[in-house]
Amino acid sequence: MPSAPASPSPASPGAASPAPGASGGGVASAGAPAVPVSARDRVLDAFEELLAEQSERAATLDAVAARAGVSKGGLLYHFASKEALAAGVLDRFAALIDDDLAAMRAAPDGPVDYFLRTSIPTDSRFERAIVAIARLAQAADPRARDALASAQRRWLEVLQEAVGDPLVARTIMLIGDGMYYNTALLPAANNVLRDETDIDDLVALIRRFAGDA
Amino acid sequence: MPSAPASPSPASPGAASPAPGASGGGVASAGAPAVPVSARDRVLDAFEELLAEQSERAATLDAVAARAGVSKGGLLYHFASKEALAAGVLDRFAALIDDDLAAMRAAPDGPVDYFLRTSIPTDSRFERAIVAIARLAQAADPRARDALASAQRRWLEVLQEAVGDPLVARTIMLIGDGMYYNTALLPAANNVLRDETDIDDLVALIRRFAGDA
DNA sequence: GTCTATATGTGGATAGAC
DNA sequence: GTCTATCCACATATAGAC
Repeated sequence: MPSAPASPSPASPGAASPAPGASGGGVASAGAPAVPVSARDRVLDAFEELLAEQSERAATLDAVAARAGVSKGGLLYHFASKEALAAGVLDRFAALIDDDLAAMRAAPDGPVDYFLRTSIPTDSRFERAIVAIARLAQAADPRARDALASAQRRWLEVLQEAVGDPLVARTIMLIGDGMYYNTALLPAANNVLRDETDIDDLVALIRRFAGDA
Repeated sequence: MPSAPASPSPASPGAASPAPGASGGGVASAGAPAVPVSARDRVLDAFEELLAEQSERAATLDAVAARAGVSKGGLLYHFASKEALAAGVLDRFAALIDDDLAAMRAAPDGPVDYFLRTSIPTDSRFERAIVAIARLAQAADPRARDALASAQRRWLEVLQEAVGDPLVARTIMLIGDGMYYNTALLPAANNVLRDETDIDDLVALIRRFAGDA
């Protein structure tokens, strides 16, 4: 099984036991049988999931190891410390945000439309990473804060190019921030915007608003 | 701000020693000599400050006690557990949010103006409480999440009354949420909106926008 | 590369003196 | 009401076998 691209790190795809006690197990989220990801990636996924779905405190080495289907020692072979684990998710995020900005620039309905629609709560890998990093940022990790600040700056840049007026761009940015805040902090049912209709309406509203700014 | 009403809890304003080793010490933040607050309130202040200025992890019983100028044992006399400590800040918040909603309704320039202007980063007692509670919410405290959700619901109600259009109201809500998200997560210098001019412009923009909605 | 101990530190909470 | 001393749980990290 060719473990595919992008993933740096180890080799030996040989044995790889199925991982017993773990809940979520190893493979991706849904879809096809998919290629079994490396233990290293499973660990990062587990860490991200625990951060995003539970809390920073819940993401202990024990819990991460269990969810990834490895032992604590096994985990620490790949990531020598919790810091290293955080660095791992930040590294993956760096790639994701690059992709997102490219997609935003290339979006058929324009960056504003793209930005707003992808700010609505989903269960995408990207959103999970952002929420996870927001948790690290709340836990006073300066690298996580910088990563969020940098991402925000870059989104803002693209928005600014798209709408012209800097104030309108910043306002749209704040709306997106607000949506993430809702996702990250509130009980799921309480988001200010929920369904597709809401977001359609919002996009229409902003478009009108940005147009005559 | 006259400390005055709303505060339930103990009596005995009598002795209250000056608290030695503590850093920030006991009295309020600035202004007049002020009445020496009870140890109980100093503890809550310390807890809130550590949550808001640092992180949930930093707000240990040891750290809270030190900042409040009491021993750990002394702290635990007033709040038997960390849960109780959290409940304490949530209780105080309940009073603050009531006041804020009343002020919002009575604001001379209207609720929208009030809401947006008070969502900008300041160092008010109210904001500190919100950020502290946001930290607790991120740490998966369900009561904190509910408190935020409830506050949001009530703000939204007032906004809705003021602007008519529910979608516009929700959009304004999201902008306010975005500002808090910025305050709570990002390095201070990175807020999307910073100075008075920014907020003046934003208010003008939203007003135009809400007007012809 | 992965596992099972084990060492070490620290946070929350109790007991009981003053 | 406040303090000191102590207990216990648990999280990070190390050591070394397989």
